Formats: sequence, structure tokens, C-alpha cells
Amino acid sequence: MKIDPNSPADLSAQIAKAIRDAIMSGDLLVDERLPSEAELSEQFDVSRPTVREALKRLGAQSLIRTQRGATGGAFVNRLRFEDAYGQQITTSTLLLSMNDVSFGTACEARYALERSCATLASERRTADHLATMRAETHRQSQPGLTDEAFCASDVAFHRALVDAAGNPVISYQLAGAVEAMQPLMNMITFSARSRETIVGFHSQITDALEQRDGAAVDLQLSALADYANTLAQSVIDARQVAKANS
Amino acid sequence: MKIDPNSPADLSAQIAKAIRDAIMSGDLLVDERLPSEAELSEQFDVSRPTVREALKRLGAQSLIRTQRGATGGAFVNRLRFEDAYGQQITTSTLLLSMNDVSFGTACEARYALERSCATLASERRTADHLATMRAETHRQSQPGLTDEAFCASDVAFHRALVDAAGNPVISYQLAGAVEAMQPLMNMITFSARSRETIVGFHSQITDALEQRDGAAVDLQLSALADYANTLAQSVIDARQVAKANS
DNA sequence: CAATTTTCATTTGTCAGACAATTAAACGTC
DNA sequence: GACGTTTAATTGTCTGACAAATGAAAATTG
Repeated sequence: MKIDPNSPADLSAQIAKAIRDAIMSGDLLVDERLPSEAELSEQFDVSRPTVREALKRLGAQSLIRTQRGATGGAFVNRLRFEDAYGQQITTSTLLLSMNDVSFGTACEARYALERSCATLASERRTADHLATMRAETHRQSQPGLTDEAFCASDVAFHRALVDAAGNPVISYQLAGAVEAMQPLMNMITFSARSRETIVGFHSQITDALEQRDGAAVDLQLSALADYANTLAQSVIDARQVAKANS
Repeated sequence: MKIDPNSPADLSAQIAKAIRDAIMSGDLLVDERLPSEAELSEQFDVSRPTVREALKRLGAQSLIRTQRGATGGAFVNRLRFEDAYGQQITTSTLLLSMNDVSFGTACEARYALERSCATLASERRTADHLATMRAETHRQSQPGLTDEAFCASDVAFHRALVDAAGNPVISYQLAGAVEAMQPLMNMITFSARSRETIVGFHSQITDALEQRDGAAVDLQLSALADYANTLAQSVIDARQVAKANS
């Protein structure tokens, strides 16, 4: 392996890329041990701190894990869906907050994607999924609930719906879409009346899922999306009025 | 800011988390400059290499960028959709290859998610989208095309379809689903006959999109998904027969 | 011989200090 | 004022060292 010391990129970035490529191409297999930091620094002809910076980069992407001790070292990590959820949520949340994505756009994406599992979920939902959804819906109807707790429960409800589709790839992809919306949804569930309506939608969705009526699930999700958009629009309008008055 | 030297986690991981939290909570704004490495090492009471390892972790997630020179330093990065595409594709590809996800599961996820933009795409597609899709479809009908080139064109076709929905959040989410499937799709497009059928589907999808017939797009995508699954099954069966004979 | 304890080599984690490379601002010069 | 020069700040890299963890081998003990 060779590294170009005159490249515009940092040495540690080049080394990280070389190892990442080796992992993605299959040259390095899952759980395979990388050479020790001392060996790597010899192979790439750089110092140990530089190698370490490269390894930290890969560790941040969950591509490797490290272990201290005699038989320790850096190992190619088996990337699990659960590990990837966190990164996906972090990235999605920042994408929404840093790019001035409108509530309408985010909402449209979320429900468009979520509706895609309506059919699968009605075919495969288990009693467990229904129980989780009913439990969360019941929690959401409690009067004393804070906005944050209501939204967390809302996320749990929709996660159960997505998981009911029984496809881990779909669950992973939708984790970002559903969870990253939570901060944005906070602003539209402040009133008891809107909560009541949302709880109503959730009940109907669960009923339709129990009867394995995919079309009805899809219809209710669509109606819920419309309602969320209407609420958001009214919040935005109210803000503009308040701004004009001040 | 304080760091616990007795924590089980590495110091650099703790520092990275502290800064990451500050970014996500809004304490650090986009394009804001972080303290210099020397100042950070004082604040956290660790050495400069440790601070640097933490910064490399954040850089690997595109949360910060660094610049050398007098007015340089580490700056909070505006995370752009284009930047996130790459990470999303890397992660999705590794998830599929490292978790023994069956072709059927991946295919189901991909088409379920892609169908979710059929309606939006037929409402919003422009002449540009149609032109891209027709150009890629035409390329796919050329006889001399390698399997890799055919699949790359296939990805471009579907990317255009997704982009036609005009929602950057959906495009981002589907980038992983569509692009990560490419290596898996390679194995089912080897014969001239299957290519011909796929090109036929692509033509019909483009036609339906031109006529703004969302239901027809959805139908054709569903049929394409079924066909891909059938092909994949026949490939798997053929392999098992070959195995039994050897 | 078996079980337990001790020692030891290996590896990552952290630190200190140094120098090189880069960059923009401050400074002089014309 | 325009244009080079110096300078200070900052990241990138290197060297060398020690601490902490950890499993394996060696020594000890019953």
C-alpha cells in the first residue's frame, strides 16, 4: 500500500479511504483483524498518530472497532441495522435543521415513505405490533402528557407500524424519516384538540391493520398527513400574524 | 466543559460526543468556528492528539470541516444532501453485504419505497426528467453494453424517476435503497432476454409518467419488482442445481 | 498431573514537545 | 494607493515516551 504525501488530502484521510475501500471491496472480511497501529504506520510510511487519526475516522462510521490488550487491535466491524439507525437519525435530523427544509416537504416525504409499507404491514403484522400500537395510542390520550412525551410516543407508534412490514431494510430507511421529524412535529401538537384528532387517526390505523386492510391503512395515513399539514399551516399563519402585530 | 477520565469510553470519543451534542442542540451554529485545538485541549484538559482524534471523528461524519492557516480552524459544517448521499450509499451497501439480506428482502424494500414516489413524480416530472429516462432506456437497449454499464444506467434511470418527485428528502432516503441494490442486481441482467424485458418496463414507466398517470407508474413498478424477483429466484434455483450436480 | 497464580509481551490510549506547511492579516516600501 | 514582505496563528505531522488493558505463557502450588 502506498500513500501520496503530495496529495491535497490529509494523509490520515487517504489512509482511511484505502482501508475503507479494502473493506467495501471485500479484501478485508468481517471480524478480520487489521495490522497493529505500529505495523500500519510502517506499511503506509507515516507516524502512529496519523494512523490513529485514520482509524478514528473509520471508527466513527462503525466500520471498525478497537480492543486493547495482547490480542487486541482493530477489527472490521459487522455493521448492524441497529448501529446504522443512530447515524441515520443524526444525519437526517441535521439535514432537516440545516437546510431550511419546510415542514411541508419533510412531512410529504415522511408519509409518502411510510405509506409504502401499509400493504406489507397489513399482511405481516403480529399481535405484538398491534399491542404496541394500542398501548402507545392509549398513552397519547392521557391528559398530563408533555409535548415531548406525546411526540416520543407518536414516534414509537409509527416505528411499530413500520416494523410490522417485517422488512429490516425498510425499517432502517424509515428510521431517519420518522425520528428526524419529531422535533418538527413538536410544534403542532400543543393543543388538546389536535392531540385528540391524532389519537383518532392512530386508532383507525390500528383497526385497519388488525383487519389486514392495507388500503384503509394507506387512506388513514394519507388523511393524517393532510391533517398534519393543515395544522402546520395554521401554526405558520398564526406566527406571521403575531409578527405583523409586533 | 468537563470530561470524565474514568469513563469506560475513550477520551476522544467523549469529546467528540460533547461537541456533536453541542452542534445538534444548536449551541454551535452552522459555519461557527470551534476553539483551536490548543484551546480545546486546555478546556477539556487533554492533550492535543486526543483533541485531534475527536475532531477527525466529527470530520468523518461531515459535522465539521477544518482549514489551515491564520484564520483557519474547525468549523461547523452545513450538512448538504449531496454530502449525505455518499455516506448513505456506503452504509446501505455494507448493511446489505454484511447481514445476509436476501435479494427478495432488498428488492421488496427498494420497490416498496420507490413506488411511494409514483404519484408525486407523475404530478411534478419535467421534460428534463423524461429526457433523462428515455436516454438511459435507449442506452440500455444497446447490444454491446457490459453488465456493469447496464446496471449503472439502470440506477440512473431510477434516480431520475425518484428525483422527478421533486422532494429532496425523498431523494436522499432513496439514494441508499436504489444505489446499494446495484451490486445485487448485476447478477440478474446477464441475458439479452431479461434486459429486453427490463427495457420494456422502463419504456412503459416513462410513458405513464409523461401522461401523468401515477397509478400506471405504480403498476409498472410493481410488475418490474415481480419480474426482478422471478429472475432472481431462477438464478438461485439454477445455482442450487449446479451445486447438487457437483 | 491439575489448578491457580504470576509474569510478561503485545497492543491500544494518552501525553509532551517539536517542526513543517499554510494562510491571512499587518507592515513597509515605492 | 498598489504591491511585495514579514509575521503570527493554526492545522498537519513526527518522535519518543509511558500508562492501561489483556490474553498467553511460565511458574507455583496442591
